[in-house]
Amino acid sequence: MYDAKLEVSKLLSKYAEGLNEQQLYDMLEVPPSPEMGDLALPCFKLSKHLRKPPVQIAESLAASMPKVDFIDKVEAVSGYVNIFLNRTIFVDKLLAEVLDTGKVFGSSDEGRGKNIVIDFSSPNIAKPFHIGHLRSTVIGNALYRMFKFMGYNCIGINYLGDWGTQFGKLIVAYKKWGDEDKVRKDLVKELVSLYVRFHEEAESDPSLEDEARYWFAQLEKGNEEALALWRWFVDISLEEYAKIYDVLGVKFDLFQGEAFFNDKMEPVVNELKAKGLLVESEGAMIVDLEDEDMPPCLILKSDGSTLYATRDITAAIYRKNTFDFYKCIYVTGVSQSLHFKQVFKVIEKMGYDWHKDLHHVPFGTVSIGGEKLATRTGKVILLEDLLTQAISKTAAIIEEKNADLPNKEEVACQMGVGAVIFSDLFSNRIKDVSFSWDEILNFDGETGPYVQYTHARACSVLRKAGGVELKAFDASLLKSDEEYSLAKTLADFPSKVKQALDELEPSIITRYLVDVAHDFNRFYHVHSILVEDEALRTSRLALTQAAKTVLKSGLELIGLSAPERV
RNA sequence: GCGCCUGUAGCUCAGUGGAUAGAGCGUUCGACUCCGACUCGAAAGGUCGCAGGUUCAACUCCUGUCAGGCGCACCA
Repeated sequence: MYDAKLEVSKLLSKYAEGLNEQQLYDMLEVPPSPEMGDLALPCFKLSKHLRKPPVQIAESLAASMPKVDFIDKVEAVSGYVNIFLNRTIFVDKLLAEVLDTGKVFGSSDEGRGKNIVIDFSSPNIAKPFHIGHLRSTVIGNALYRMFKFMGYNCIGINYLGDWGTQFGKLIVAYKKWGDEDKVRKDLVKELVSLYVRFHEEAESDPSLEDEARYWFAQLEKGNEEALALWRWFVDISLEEYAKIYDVLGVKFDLFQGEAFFNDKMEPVVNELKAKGLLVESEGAMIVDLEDEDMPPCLILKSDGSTLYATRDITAAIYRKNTFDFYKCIYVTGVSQSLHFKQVFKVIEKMGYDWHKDLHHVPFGTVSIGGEKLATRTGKVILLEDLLTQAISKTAAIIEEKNADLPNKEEVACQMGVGAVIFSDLFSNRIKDVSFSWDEILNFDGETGPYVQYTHARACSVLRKAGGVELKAFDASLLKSDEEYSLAKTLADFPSKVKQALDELEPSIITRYLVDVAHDFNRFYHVHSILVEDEALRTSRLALTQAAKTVLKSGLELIGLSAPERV
């Protein structure tokens, strides 16, 4: 891959006293405005060492630089050495590479032979899939695709919330008020209304709580009636979630919920005990983390039953043994930050050096009008409703603008869903989100449909051009600001993917796509692509093809479709 | 009370210690005989929460402080 910055730092290292290539590479930066060049070296740090004022250093450095083909101009401006690259060479190298590598442009094989476990989505069984679950799902999915792009072998695990006292409540409610046909018909909706009813009735009749505890205990003991009902609830829920995952284009390699670990926790508890980590406190068994400035990690309740942390520690060990992961990533809300810090610390204390490969990827909280989402009070927006609305709005726009589109429904779905995913991946994941119908259904500006539309527009031009041998392009014809700036942005793709992965932050790709779309649209607006002059046409088409390639790869990395016509 | 996170334009947000702090929405003005106008250009809009400190240089690092969010023992 052509890295202009690397070439420049190689060259500079011959003239900058006491600085090696790597140091110069790290010091080189992109000036705030293109009039100041493509790369700049601030000379302030050299001042002390060289005992000369920065302005003088910059000037003598600029003067000593020899004439080379890939640099057009070197200027010294108030302490900076500004470097202007040769546009033709830059564009030539970039286009040649993108045309040559195509959809693998920006990818690598750095992950070959390494397993990445990504624990994401993980909805609670018998509860509706609402917009609160969306974030884990789309962030996890984007990370999955990004790691895969870099050659890693990914294992996406849906760690379903399929165990816990709520099943005792649900069994009681179903036995008292449930109706099999109704459940078969309305699925999770009916399970939720049973759950809600349980809480309403329990207000006036506390004995219901005891019954629920009894039935959960039965479930844990393996009572067949309880187990059968539990399995049925799980199956119903999974069936419904499957539809949503299908619409979102999300796949898992494994559905392995909490229940899976029920019979695997005891050995881990024993191990904790054997390693002298387990101590009794207020009747419960804990791992004390006071020396780590953390509250204790609860392992067993005073009645001897297990807890969230017990299960997560068990699951981590199981995953390490099963997949020998290079990294294991948990995509959950920020409210679980302390929990994961404790769990990771306990694993470290158990003597497992792979604790450093465990990563919590937190994201901010979703609220509606300042209130938190809660299934119990009905304060939720179902993802299904959101997607339906987004799709029908897109369908209406297509009907208005492009009624002759052949596969309208499919495209409406791709763009409607795309809008929702894109908006969720647009800001840094740690930011809290206040849900608003207006905002999420507004497709103007920096949105998924904008990027998808731009991609389709590029496709349209290429289609119209017919089969052209793009590799015959002449980069010297692409020297305008708009063309060069688009090429520079496209060249950033590999480093953006890398950065997004380093920071486990999909929004870096999302924002980058907006930059690409914007640069392409400006280029498109200022320059005609399908011009008479064949050489010019071929060259601009090659640039269009490169933009299309990057847009498509980028969209797919964050889990969006890139339809050719919209 | 303690801990973590967040505070940047009216709103939603970008911003690897470096040059004049940037987008989108909204507002105002402008560009369609033209490859798809879900487009493009321009204007207006800022004490980067506040106060200290480090530095040649701070939105960025450190300390303090204020505001909001989240968490802090038997839920997950």
